[in-house]
Amino acid sequence: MSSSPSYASSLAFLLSQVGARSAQLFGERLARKGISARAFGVLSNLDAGRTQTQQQLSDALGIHRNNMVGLIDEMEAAGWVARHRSMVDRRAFDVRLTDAGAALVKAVAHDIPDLDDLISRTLTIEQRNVLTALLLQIAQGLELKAGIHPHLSSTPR
Amino acid sequence: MSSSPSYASSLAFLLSQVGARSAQLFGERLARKGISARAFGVLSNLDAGRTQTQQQLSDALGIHRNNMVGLIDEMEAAGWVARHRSMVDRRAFDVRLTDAGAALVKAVAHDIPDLDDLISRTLTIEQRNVLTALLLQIAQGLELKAGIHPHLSSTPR
DNA sequence: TATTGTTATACTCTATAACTATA
DNA sequence: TATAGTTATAGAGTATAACAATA
Repeated sequence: MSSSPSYASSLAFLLSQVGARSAQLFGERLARKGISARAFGVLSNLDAGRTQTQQQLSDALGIHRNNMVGLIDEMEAAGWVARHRSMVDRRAFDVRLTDAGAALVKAVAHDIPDLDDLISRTLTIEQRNVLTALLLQIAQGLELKAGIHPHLSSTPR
Repeated sequence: MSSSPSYASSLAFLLSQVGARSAQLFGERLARKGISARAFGVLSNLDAGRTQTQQQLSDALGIHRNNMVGLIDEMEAAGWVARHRSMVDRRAFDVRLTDAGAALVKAVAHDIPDLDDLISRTLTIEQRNVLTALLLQIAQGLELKAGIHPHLSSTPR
């Protein structure tokens, strides 16, 4: 006979546990479309805002610029983004979303409601709305930036 | 001017984002006590139940037995567990919690309410209780085992 | 001098396979 | 033949340091 650990019903652990599973499910959907979480982070960041240089992307997502090089290499090879020399700073590359990249972001976004349904299938609509509001409130309290995932960071701090 | 990505307020992303930050904060507290998340998983699993062999621990936590060897090595060196030859199967090692190991589990558990306060400092007591109940409901719906963290698994499935 | 992008090297973590001793 | 534990090797991912071009 064994009992559950005492921390099993703590907020810290529950959020971490449920969040990890959600991230796994999210990652599986992304993998089915042939894209990694990091690459999708770059893609959606470009989609949401203006064109950015590699350094700006690094700062925004918390990915080290050394690692950004290979990531953009792969994304450019996949045809999702294109590098263009910056007009204002000739050291920098502007990373621009291609039509294929924008289409991929749209395709992923289209799949998310289905994933949310899977995750919250034991909840009522009202409960889902309450949960979403509470999570947004916590995210704000923890000073998390909208749409920026902590695990994208190279440095684990 | 840039807007948030469309997925930023989805349950899948919010849970993943807030969960990742919670896991980071949890991990930092563990690190301050000199223990990794994996080692703590083993420790608390032993604390909650009966003595187990390395293979049983591997099955319970989803950590590959090859990796369990080094993990138990470190934990034994730290004085948290001890290996004893199983009486019923001389191939296997019973991994037993030492007094120091049990004390460490207790010390970590003692710190968790403070961490929960930090995470939910923008919530009322009622909101905290609602959130905890909703998360437990989701964890059940996703068939997560109490106290078992998905990220302990070696194989990312 | 400092910064952007890049490359090279080392280090860590994990996956796979094989070995031994028991069953 | 199968299983528990162990070890070795290779691969992926990351950190650190350095470099060339430009500011």
